[in-house]
Amino acid sequence: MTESKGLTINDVARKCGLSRSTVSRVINNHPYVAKEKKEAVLKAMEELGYKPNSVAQQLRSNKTHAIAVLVPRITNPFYSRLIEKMETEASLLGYQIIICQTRYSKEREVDYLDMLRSRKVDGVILTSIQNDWKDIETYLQYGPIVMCNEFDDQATIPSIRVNQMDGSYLGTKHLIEQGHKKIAYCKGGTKSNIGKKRREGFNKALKEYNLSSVNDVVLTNAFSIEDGKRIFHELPEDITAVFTGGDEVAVGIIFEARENRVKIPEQLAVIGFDNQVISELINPSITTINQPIEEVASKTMEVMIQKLESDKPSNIKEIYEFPVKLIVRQSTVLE
Amino acid sequence: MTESKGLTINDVARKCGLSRSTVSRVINNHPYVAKEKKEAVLKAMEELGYKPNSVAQQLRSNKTHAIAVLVPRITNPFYSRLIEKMETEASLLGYQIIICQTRYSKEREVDYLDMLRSRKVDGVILTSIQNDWKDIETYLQYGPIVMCNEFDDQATIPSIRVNQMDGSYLGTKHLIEQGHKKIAYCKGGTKSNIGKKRREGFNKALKEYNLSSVNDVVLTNAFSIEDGKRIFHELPEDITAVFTGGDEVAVGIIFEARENRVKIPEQLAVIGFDNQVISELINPSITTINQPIEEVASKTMEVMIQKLESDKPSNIKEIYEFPVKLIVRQSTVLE
DNA sequence: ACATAGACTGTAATCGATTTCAATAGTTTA
DNA sequence: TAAACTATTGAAATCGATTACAGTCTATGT
Repeated sequence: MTESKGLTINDVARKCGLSRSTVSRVINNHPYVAKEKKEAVLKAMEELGYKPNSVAQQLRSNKTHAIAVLVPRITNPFYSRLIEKMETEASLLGYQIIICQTRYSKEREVDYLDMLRSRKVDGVILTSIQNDWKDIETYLQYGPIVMCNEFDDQATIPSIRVNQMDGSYLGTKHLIEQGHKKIAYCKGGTKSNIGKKRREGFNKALKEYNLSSVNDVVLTNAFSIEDGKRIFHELPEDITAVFTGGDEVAVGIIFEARENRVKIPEQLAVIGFDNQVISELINPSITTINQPIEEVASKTMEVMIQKLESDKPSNIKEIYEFPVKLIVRQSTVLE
Repeated sequence: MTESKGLTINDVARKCGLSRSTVSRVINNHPYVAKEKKEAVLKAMEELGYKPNSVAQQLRSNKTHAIAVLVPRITNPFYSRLIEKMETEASLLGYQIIICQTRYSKEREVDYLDMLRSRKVDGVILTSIQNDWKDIETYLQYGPIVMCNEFDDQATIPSIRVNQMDGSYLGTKHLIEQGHKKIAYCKGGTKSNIGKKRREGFNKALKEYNLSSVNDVVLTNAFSIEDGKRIFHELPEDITAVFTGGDEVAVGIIFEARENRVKIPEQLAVIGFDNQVISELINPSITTINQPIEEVASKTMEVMIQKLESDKPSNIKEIYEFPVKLIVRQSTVLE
């Protein structure tokens, strides 16, 4: 077997009797290389099976062509869809993405941001925030940071997201139009801005129908299917509908309702968020809010790479907001 | 704002009036650095906010501490669970993982393997194979390759996987014990070795009960929920059970059965594979085969990093096979 | 008192590329 | 015919670290 460990540009230069500058010029397609020499170099590279050491190239160019993507957990379908599309786009444009799971930890978020400081990556995409903006801001001097999905009003960086307020507004309005007057509201628990906007939309719909005063049932820590199961049991008797804030929670509630012979939507209407695959498959299928995840992911990557390739300042606030759509299914409407 | 772009070890050396070797020694915790100088260096680093450029370190050490993980698609829950655990383990041991989606393309697989040649990563983990082993083998000279889940009998590298044959054997046996005699078999379509082993297990069970002759219904291209919906309509009349090879396919079949008022399991028993979250939530819940995904992922990362840190040869065949478990649910048993 | 080991520290080479600069040869223009 | 280009090449500096080597100084042993 050929022992081709650690072939360098010097080996190529030696093989074809030229200097390494010339070899480098051929690699980088520079003008002013005689045709015959160029061919000699290409032949030598071919024969040796040489490929440039990209770490050395990274050092010279001060570019890694790697982007860190921070997500809470990749098994959450919302985030894995974001990442799938981001990776596809990045790969097309010659970039790699490095997966970073914060698992909701401030420390891990900072550790991953430090990759910007140590130049392991050229940029960072945040899909959630654990630390205060002022702490994250200090990393801006090392490279661009772009926010996707999550955002912060004070942040002076690009933010690509959907209109969360509209989502919860449309969902809540739909519930009210189905005749519901007492609607429980589920929220996460982190000090997320998404949550804030969603709450605004919820309140806006209630206000429009003069229902604000009678609605004050808020369930917290609503993230997972398990949380949904728990929440089902925490619902007061007089509640007829639940805004869950996530399809997982909705699934949990529906599952537990089935176990307890509570009819959905007759006895309890449930609305999800995200339009995840499962929302269409479960019985009853779940009314939910669709977010154009792939578009958001594409745009995010586009903005990031544009920032990387034009050396413009990275602390400019740009907002790209995508529209959401209400998807009506069985969990909120009688047949 | 502090303009701390591009601080190098030289800046630190200058700041504390020492040579960069001494600074480097402090960074790397070498012995033989006078206590006072060490403190001076630490103070200078602290004050400047210096962090070593890891690309330079990578060049010197010829190690990137990055591992490429090739998966078909990250949105497939099986792969996202693998990746979640791998990333967690890698991160704990100081490694980053780079996500590579082959989307079942030979070319993309080769492109990603080339990251080993250009030293962008220290090692590659394959969770599926698109190319022939002899083509992949040539990359072994550039760094370790470890196979996880998928495998190849000729491959002389570590392989971490579950006992696929046992999985289909247990599942099929279970169906037979429920009284089924004509069982349809779904398979992917790629020349996967997993598929081969599964088929062996299926046949083994049939043979044990002398049912081999009456069973020859094979449905191909069974991967997704959509495939499951299609396959439901392709099933011959006399079939009473389906071995789907994947929970997605099972979900599709169940969904379509519901639409067509076919009772499961009374008129058709369905068995999945993977024990995905959805298999427990759908109605009827799906009997399936559980694979210890997290254990497989952990072991894979452990083996990879061990290979990276001990400079032992990478072309040694080691097999770690984990057991599977039958999970009986509603889709195969009458109440 | 002198050899020797131990504790430090700095100089310079090195990792593998890219790029500036200078040198040379061959053309073209004034 | 000299000046001014253009095309081509290589030597050497550079990116930002680590480390082999050599040198200095101090302490210990005989």
